[in-house]
Amino acid sequence: MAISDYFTRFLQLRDELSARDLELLREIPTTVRTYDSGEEVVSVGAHTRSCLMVRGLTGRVNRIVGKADARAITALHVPGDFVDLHAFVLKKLNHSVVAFGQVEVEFVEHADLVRMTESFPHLTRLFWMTTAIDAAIHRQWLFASSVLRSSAHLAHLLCEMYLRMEMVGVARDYTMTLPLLQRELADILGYSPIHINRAVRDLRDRKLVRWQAAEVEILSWHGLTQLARFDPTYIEVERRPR
Amino acid sequence: MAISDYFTRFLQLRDELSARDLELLREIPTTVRTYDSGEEVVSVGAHTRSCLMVRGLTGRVNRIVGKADARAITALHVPGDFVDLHAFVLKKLNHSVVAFGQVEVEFVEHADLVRMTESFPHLTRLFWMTTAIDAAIHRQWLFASSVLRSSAHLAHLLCEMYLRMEMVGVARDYTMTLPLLQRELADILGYSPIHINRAVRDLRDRKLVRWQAAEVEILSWHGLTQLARFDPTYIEVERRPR
DNA sequence: CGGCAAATTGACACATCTCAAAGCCTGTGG
DNA sequence: CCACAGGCTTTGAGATGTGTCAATTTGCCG
Repeated sequence: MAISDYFTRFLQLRDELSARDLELLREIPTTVRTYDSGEEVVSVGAHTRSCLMVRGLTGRVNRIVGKADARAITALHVPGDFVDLHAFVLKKLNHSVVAFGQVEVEFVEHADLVRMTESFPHLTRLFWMTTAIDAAIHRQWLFASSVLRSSAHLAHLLCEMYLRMEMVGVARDYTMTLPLLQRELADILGYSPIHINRAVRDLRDRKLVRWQAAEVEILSWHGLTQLARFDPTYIEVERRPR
Repeated sequence: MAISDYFTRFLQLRDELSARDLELLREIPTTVRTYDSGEEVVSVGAHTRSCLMVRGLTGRVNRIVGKADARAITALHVPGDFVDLHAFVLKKLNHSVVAFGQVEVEFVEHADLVRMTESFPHLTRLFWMTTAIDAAIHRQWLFASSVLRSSAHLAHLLCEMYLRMEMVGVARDYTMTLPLLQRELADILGYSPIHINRAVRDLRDRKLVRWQAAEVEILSWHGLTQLARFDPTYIEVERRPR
């Protein structure tokens, strides 16, 4: 198999791909796998391949040393995201990646990525950019967790996830599927599950969202972005030569 | 001028550099500049060069759109850090970089980095790794801000900063210079300055640190790391072929 | 229908914020 | 050498945000 169209689209939103670039992307061999909800897609430790999301939602889970139940989810990944591409240069990860709902991923061998970096600098820079966008999202999460209170913080997450999903075409009409339990939202935003529940209720009461199990409908994009002070520039959507 | 030894050391802690690699690093031209406390080293927006820390401490500052005083500091940088190398692939930054205390940096032109990526894949991967380590630190900050309460959170920052400074040789004997006001610590950790003050007092009361203006002495590394549940693996110090 | 996990609610405890005031340090000018 | 001003640190008290515990309700699935 070859690298999925989602990732190609992700790159094309940020830079022009030459015919040669596209051909090279198609030549990278991949292995497809599916996972059920809760399964570990990538485990803690050393790796010789990285995975690319094709379908569903995954998250990076950091657990605390020694203490069983303390965990944080430090990133979420939608189709088109190169989930653990950073493992290509880090070699070893201190977090795992788990599936939220049914998930399909493609694995790319690091050996093939080394070959790419040896001969194709433009694609290399674009892959590098991919990990830099992840880092920009991390900074935005830090910013949000520092500046926003619970409802606004949750609203920020919804804005980001909708925009990211809409950009690659897995969400539209201000509606998305977000298969996260309130307990998992708590691990993402750093609140207790009960407080997440109150934040969800608050967004409902303000008529900003309709939220039924995993189905989220944004009733007022304007209201939600305003509450969250959401500024999407960090998602880096401009097409520029890189 | 050529790239500073601190950065070379930073890389050598993570991978072996060949004679050719070292030579190439020396050939990259740089421009040195110094800044006074509070000055903006890098501004928000597009850039054609990135900067490398030589002396002092800098931080990345995210400001909120429209609202004057809400700001967060999403990263700190010590000598050897390639502060905004991510701008090489992102092209545009949504944060600024400011100096904490007197600072000396070297600027590297992106044009020179492009040349490097065109011909020297090993160094390219190491530069890429540098930004991936930044991202790993971001994730650890997210984790800390999600899991730790104020004193432990502050302790975590101290552990990290000491270790990073000790590794490149600008701190030793469990003593470091950290020219941050309590207001700035507040922007880093997401608390109010008053609460930071109480956290500092708590660490003092527990006999974990002596802290006088910018001089921090860690009285019990063991106690501090235990309180912070500090696990340094994320700083990625193992030497591996990359 | 019953059973389970998740979502929801309420009450209270704890963490953190805000406002206000006092203390401390340092540089400056008399 | 002293007095003062300004910025930072420290402290206190009350308000708000968030966590914990316990119980109830809901929704799904066997």
